[in-house]
Amino acid sequence: MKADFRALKQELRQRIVQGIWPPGTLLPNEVDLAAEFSCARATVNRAMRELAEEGLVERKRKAGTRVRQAPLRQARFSIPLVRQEIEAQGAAYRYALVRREEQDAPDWLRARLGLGLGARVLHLICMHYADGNPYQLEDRWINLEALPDAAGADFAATGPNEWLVEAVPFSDAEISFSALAADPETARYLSCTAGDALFMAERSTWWEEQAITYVRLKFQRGYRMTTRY
Amino acid sequence: MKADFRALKQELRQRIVQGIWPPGTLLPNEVDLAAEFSCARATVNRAMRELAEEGLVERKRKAGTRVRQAPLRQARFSIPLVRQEIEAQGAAYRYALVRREEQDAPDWLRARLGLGLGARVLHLICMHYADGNPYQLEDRWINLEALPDAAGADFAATGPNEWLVEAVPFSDAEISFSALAADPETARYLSCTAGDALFMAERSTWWEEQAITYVRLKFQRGYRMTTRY
DNA sequence: AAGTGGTCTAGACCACATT
DNA sequence: ATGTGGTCTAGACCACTTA
Repeated sequence: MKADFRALKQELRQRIVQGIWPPGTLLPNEVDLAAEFSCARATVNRAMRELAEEGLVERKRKAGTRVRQAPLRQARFSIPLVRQEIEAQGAAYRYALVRREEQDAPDWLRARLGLGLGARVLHLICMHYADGNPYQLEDRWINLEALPDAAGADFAATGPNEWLVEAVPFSDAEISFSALAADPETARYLSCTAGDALFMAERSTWWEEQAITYVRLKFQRGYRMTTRY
Repeated sequence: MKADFRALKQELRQRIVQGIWPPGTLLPNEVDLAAEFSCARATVNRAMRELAEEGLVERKRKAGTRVRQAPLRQARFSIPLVRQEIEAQGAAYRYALVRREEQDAPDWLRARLGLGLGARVLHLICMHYADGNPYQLEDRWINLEALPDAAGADFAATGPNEWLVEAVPFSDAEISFSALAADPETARYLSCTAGDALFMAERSTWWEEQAITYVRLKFQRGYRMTTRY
């Protein structure tokens, strides 16, 4: 029974999923599986390694490979740029800059991003529309110490998101999702009622240990973030 | 310069992140990189493959490997069992069954899960507490055709989640997150005010193409789901 | 002390997409 | 037709963990 690593992985997955190897089972070692499937150990290793990455099995040297008791449930979300998200739905994208202000970083922001006293930031409020309907309210703070160029950038035509991707393409981020009630101003922008439940994403971004930006994205009522796993 | 695949990956990542290889750049091919780093091509392949999985580069046969224009933003969330999530915070976990009813599946549920006319389901409402405080309201529907055993199970002591993990350990799922306003009954259970903005997760689960369960998880006010990427 | 997975090597063949 | 990544092989050595 010759097998490439995909077929092998699929076969092992079947044995686990269908209960032939129930949770807790110790799987045969790599050498034995290589013999059973007439392939090299490296091939078995690749298949098993990927199953481990997916959370289906747990591997330990000397202890061997076991089927996980509680399957590790993990989901992957892709986080597109708003423009792409909207255009992917076949809707027309429109952007508007609502407010733009250079100021001292408020205390909560300095704490969150680890900025020093008297740090200057650029505060932007922007709207993103899909087919003319409010889609997302973007409340963004950019660390001017890390990105002095931002002070000279005009965000009237292009959103800060796309500007930032150009300026700092690769970075580390912490993201979180929550629900919040719309305050009156947000409600006006998103054409909803004050107190409406909105989905919010927050993201803090760093590059080389230096804080770049913090943003709150408040979505239209009824927004859902979906994935499969 | 000898290198294991981790060191190699880190070095390549640095060149990308620091702008030595800006977005769009065509990277050297695997053979050349293997020569530069004095290692086997398989080692280069592993490093590059992982960078591709992370969305940093894009690989095509014959075309070579390029730095992605827009970094693929994707985040991974682990989806723990409520009990584990609560106990991981150092809080005491308590579970309570609120309601339990066997009934015909309502139309919206049949549509969502693809059930036939007259399908029977078990409807459960449960509460999960952390240190005595309401943490999560679980509104669950189980397809009795797929899991007849559920009818005989007593969910008074153990939550359906843990029972299901035993009965159907590995499955496919679709999950989505959204915000909703608390209805009066939900508000009573979660000790909040009707209309409060709550974070909700919904999950539909299948096993071998057959619908198993649909669940709505409404979280305490202020709940945040966080990750890094 | 011994068994397991983790990784590397050198070579090979193949599939694919571009030229 | 050609160059690139994708994968497999057979062998080797090592690192970690448990018995």
